Amino acid sequence: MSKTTAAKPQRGEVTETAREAWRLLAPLVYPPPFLHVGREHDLRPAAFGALRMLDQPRAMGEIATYLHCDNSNVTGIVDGLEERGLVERQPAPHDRRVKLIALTAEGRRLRTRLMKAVEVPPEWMRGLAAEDQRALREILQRAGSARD
Amino acid sequence: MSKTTAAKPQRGEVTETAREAWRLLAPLVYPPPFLHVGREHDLRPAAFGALRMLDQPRAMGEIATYLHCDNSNVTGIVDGLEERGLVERQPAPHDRRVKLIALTAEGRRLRTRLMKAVEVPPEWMRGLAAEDQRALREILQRAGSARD
DNA sequence: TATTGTTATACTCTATAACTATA
DNA sequence: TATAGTTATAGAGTATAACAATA
Repeated sequence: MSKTTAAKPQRGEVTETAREAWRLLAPLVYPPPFLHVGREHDLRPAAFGALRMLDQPRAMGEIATYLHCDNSNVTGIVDGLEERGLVERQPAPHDRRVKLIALTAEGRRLRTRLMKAVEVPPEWMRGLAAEDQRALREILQRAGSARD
Repeated sequence: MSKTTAAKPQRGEVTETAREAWRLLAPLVYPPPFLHVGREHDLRPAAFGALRMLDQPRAMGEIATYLHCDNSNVTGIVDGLEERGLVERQPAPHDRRVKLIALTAEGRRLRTRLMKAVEVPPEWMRGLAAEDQRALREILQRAGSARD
């Protein structure tokens, strides 16, 4: 179990090919292109993230967990969204301590637009030949399913 | 030049294949894995970015431009790095208003470690079959060179 | 007694404006 | 007169602690 040297390639080993692929990929995906989508609509990353997870009404605490921040922050973030008429606080039927945050009609419209914008593949990917796009999709499918 | 409809596929068009590839790729690269590399060494994103561009001595203003922040911020960021003994301020020979920020020996050691850590491809890529890694590398080469 | 969300508060990060020393 | 870096200061983001309502 504790061999000092590894002569043969191993599962998950850092190959030179993977290293080079990563070196090529990083500048294509960083910084994240979706950041400016939020900025265009005056949504800070936290507010954008909150909107993103509001496909259905969520408790404040759920939002805090999703954003990896404290509950007390969510109060301010939701305040901002509420002032803009994008969300509203609703009482939770099963527990009167909990407040559910739900999109308004306007919030739903904006969220739909944002999600559409985020799903548009970046220029470098759109410019690939059709066969490269297909190959890339299949490789990423294998990468994603191997991770589960 | 201004046709109302586009019957044929165009350069840069959003194909369904590209859309799906992007949908698969995003969760693999976001959030950026290198964020925790900085955190492990108590380097906020800004300080990490500064260290990253200090492959050679740089003027404060150059660092500000690279970080997309104000000059006045760089003072504080460099202060922090200097207190930790990672960089030092040097006079610029050609212009006495300018201060050059240079890595110390310790700063050079840390930077080397950080850059090495950042270059390690993520698990999902290391786990790909060798032929997938090669195909991915070649596709990304074409994507990158087409963008130039 | 524990938990949800709020408030009060402090700390950090960043931006603007005034200042200095150079140019 | 303009520029590089600094300082002073204010605003936003996030964390902790104490609190009210509810479980």
